[in-house]
Amino acid sequence: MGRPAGVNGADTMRAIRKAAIHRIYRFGYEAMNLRDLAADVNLSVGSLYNHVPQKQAFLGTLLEGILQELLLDLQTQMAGVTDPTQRLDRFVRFHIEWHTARQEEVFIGNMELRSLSPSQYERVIALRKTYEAHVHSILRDGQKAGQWTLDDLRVATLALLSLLTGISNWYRPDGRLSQARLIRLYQRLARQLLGLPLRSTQT
Amino acid sequence: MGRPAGVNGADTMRAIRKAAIHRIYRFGYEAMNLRDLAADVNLSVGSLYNHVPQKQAFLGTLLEGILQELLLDLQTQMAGVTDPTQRLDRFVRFHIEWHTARQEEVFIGNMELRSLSPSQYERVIALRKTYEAHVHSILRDGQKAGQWTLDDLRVATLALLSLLTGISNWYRPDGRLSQARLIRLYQRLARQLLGLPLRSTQT
Amino acid sequence: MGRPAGVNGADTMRAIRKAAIHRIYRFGYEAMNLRDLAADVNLSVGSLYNHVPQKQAFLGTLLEGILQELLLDLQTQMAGVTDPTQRLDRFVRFHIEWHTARQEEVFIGNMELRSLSPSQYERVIALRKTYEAHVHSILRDGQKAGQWTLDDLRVATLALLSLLTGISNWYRPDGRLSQARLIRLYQRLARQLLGLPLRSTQT
Amino acid sequence: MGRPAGVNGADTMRAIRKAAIHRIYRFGYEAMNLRDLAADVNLSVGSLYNHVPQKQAFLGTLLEGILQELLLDLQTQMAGVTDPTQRLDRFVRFHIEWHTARQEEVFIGNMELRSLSPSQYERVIALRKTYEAHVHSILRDGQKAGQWTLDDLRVATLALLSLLTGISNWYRPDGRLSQARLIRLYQRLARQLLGLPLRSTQT
DNA sequence: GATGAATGAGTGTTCATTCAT
DNA sequence: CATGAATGAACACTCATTCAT
Repeated sequence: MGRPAGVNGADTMRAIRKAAIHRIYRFGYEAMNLRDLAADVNLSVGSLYNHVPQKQAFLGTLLEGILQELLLDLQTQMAGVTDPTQRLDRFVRFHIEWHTARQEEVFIGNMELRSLSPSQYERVIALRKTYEAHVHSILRDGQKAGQWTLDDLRVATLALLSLLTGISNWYRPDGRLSQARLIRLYQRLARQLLGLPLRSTQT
Repeated sequence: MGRPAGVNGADTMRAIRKAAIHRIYRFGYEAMNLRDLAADVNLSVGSLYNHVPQKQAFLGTLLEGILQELLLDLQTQMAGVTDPTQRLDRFVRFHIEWHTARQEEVFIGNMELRSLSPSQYERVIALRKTYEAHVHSILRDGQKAGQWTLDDLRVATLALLSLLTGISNWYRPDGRLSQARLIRLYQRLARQLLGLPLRSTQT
Repeated sequence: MGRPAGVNGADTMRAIRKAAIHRIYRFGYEAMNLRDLAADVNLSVGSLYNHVPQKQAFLGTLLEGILQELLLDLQTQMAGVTDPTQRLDRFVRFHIEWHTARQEEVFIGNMELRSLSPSQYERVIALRKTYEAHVHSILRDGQKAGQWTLDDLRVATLALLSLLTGISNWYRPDGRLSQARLIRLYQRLARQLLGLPLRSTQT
Repeated sequence: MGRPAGVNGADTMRAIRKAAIHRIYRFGYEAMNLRDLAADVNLSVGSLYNHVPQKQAFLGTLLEGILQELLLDLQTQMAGVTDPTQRLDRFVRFHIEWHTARQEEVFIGNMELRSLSPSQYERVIALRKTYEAHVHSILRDGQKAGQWTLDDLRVATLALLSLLTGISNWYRPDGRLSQARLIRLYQRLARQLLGLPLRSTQT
């Protein structure tokens, strides 16, 4: 019954997170039961509790972790770009890359907010607001720079995000469209949404 | 303890549907339990089963009913308009009106698909596809008529729907924006998304 | 699966209380599990929860109920007696009768206090204090009336109660001593404890 | 991670016993879990098992150890006294001293008998009987010597023990009564219980 | 129709215990 | 000796569902 040879806590934890994300993606948090999750990583339920002390808390750390990674990657990817239009293009690329590469994480990050406890919810929402604020700043700067004219900055921000995030509802990695083409199509759609004259500056 | 005075089967059913939609909206289908639902309409669990024979089947008829109503209203509202740009404007108005007036229904119609049984899922998805097809036809007709030029018709369809449906994620009836202004803003955003020169034709 | 013929909620509840008292008496509250308790009354665990919504709360109501009954019976039995020595005799009789007839209830009422939640504990302790106060008043009145002389009234109260309650630790209904003889022996011991000259006044 | 500096097996064992007694006193044996016990002595559960091979066996040795110490101390304290009344006084003093100084041990020694396995139970009960037999011999010898007259020797033995042991249910070291006064009060109560004319012979 | 009482399969969680490191 | 990770049996409690009344 003791610890099997060659077993390492951090690896197990990673496997659990991955399996959990997959299960929540497919069935939802409520419908994921810890017995099945344990089986996914070849553990008994009891052992799972060495790593996941509470189902509810686990969801919180899962979503928080996803959003923190998203924000970290965002900063890395957006570093060094200053021109608003270029920032827009770069952001569209980043967002689509992340949302297609990490489709499951993104999906549950949007869907399972209502399963969070109030305090978890607040923390996660704060991170989402930070992401939103980044988009908002791009649109505001472009507006100031006269690169586009928007009736309502806040609505435009939410509209752009809805436009892009919607991809995760239908995108299939093995589908008709290559990721590269998808990005180009949406860069154009995003520019048009803001009323920008075309003539693309590849980023 | 027979039927209380002044109670009517159809009324009870309506109350149950309404309460169920609200509970599913707030907590999700899995997290809704029939004891609480029964309590919402002042019924015991046993009595609820006179109206709702199965939780799972109930979800199916609920979502199907919502989508059928949506499609019915769509046909009514779109009747008589032929010019693609006008159809676009009209559709945006219709979609937003429905999605703000029936926010809870729309939300669960998008969120709870994964809780459906396979056969229920198929039926509901077929209805959604019909809705999508309607949008697709508008974009296709406008493209043919030379009113806009789209790189990828299917992507544009999904993009437009994401753009509009996203509203239900943040719209609050008592919020800053009137429904009328929201519609005008999104009519403009939709036109721009398709690359249409502005100059609005109110519908 | 539905309700069997001839089943009545109040009867079931009584049976559960009785079975629970017996199990707690033999094994303690912590060691009583609800599956076994359900089996004792020919119920499934699920059904038990129609009557016992929470194990912890159940213990509280159980102990509270026992003490309330004890106090009620005390008042009935002590009514009409005024002379302190006679009250002492009557109390000894009452206490022993109750503690031998309801041995299990009394035992758990003394043993399981630490398993109570803080608020339950307070309520039960208050009832015990009321019982104690009754004994205290007997000793005080006898002291005032010059029927006995005690160094420390409070210690004498606790001592008398310990003396009598200890019986429940060894008394067996089928043992060597009849209840009547037990009462007579303890009435004498109680009188001597208080330093009373003998010569019994039967009550 | 070998043995930390300055740590000694016997010390650890003592710490574990002390922590266990405290936990059992407060919550009961069933409610004490080994993780918490380990934490009390800054050990992991795994390490605890180097000292405590089995929870059940541990309880047995714990209680047996307590009673053996009690009996040992009893013999030491009672040595050399022969007059029954003096033995009574000495015993009362000893019992109270032990039961107030070692309140937690005494309490669990009385309460947790039912958590013992049958064979453990037998061993512990045998030790208790030895203690009881000592008291019995005092009362019997005093009876023979004509120092008191008891209706029922066995009942008197149990009554005296209940009287004295009850102290552990309410005694608080920081309470109103000094230990010395407590002893004097109970020496008098014990004498009266046996029907002894007063006139104390301090021991 | 409405109700209270029943059921059984499940759910999250705990815990004594084991053992490779 | 100490530890972290494993196990499996148990536990309190939930819930969709059924049915005599």
